[in-house]
Amino acid sequence: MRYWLMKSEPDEVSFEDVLAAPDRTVAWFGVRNYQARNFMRDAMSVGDGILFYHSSCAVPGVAGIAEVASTPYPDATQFDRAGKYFDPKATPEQPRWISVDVRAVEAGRFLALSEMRAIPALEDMVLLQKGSRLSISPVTPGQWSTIVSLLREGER
DNA sequence: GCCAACGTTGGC
DNA sequence: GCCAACGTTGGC
Repeated sequence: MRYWLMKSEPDEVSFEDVLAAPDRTVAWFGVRNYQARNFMRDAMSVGDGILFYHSSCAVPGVAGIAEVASTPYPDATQFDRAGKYFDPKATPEQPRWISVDVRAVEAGRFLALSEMRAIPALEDMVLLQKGSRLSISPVTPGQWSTIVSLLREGER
């Protein structure tokens, strides 16, 4: 059992969108970074914990808790010529990019990035390192429990 | 919109 | 294999 932070732009897929999806589950598509892909391919297991993070928005931060709900499979968007995630070098025989399914588990309150930066127990988070842009990053068990506790205090 | 930081591409 | 140029990310 491992823990992850996964960034999504809420204009594209918000945590609320996942909560509203059938079985509270969506495909995590559009990862086009090898390091992030390799985490999905090599290190994730079904049931791993996910901090669902909203990025590139007015107030970035952790919007909820989710879990890995599938093993990896080819990301369909790499084959869609008309889509922005199309990759001309990918073929169904030799896919480059993968998805996993993500299931929303619980919302809790919103934990803003600005608040996370002020918490000493979180200062080593990959997310908070200078220049860190990884869309999927590992979270330690200590960081996970700190954040889950904060999400559960003062439910929205 | 700005811009720092980082990743990728491609010429050599 | 180097590295300059370019593109992207993402907070502010």
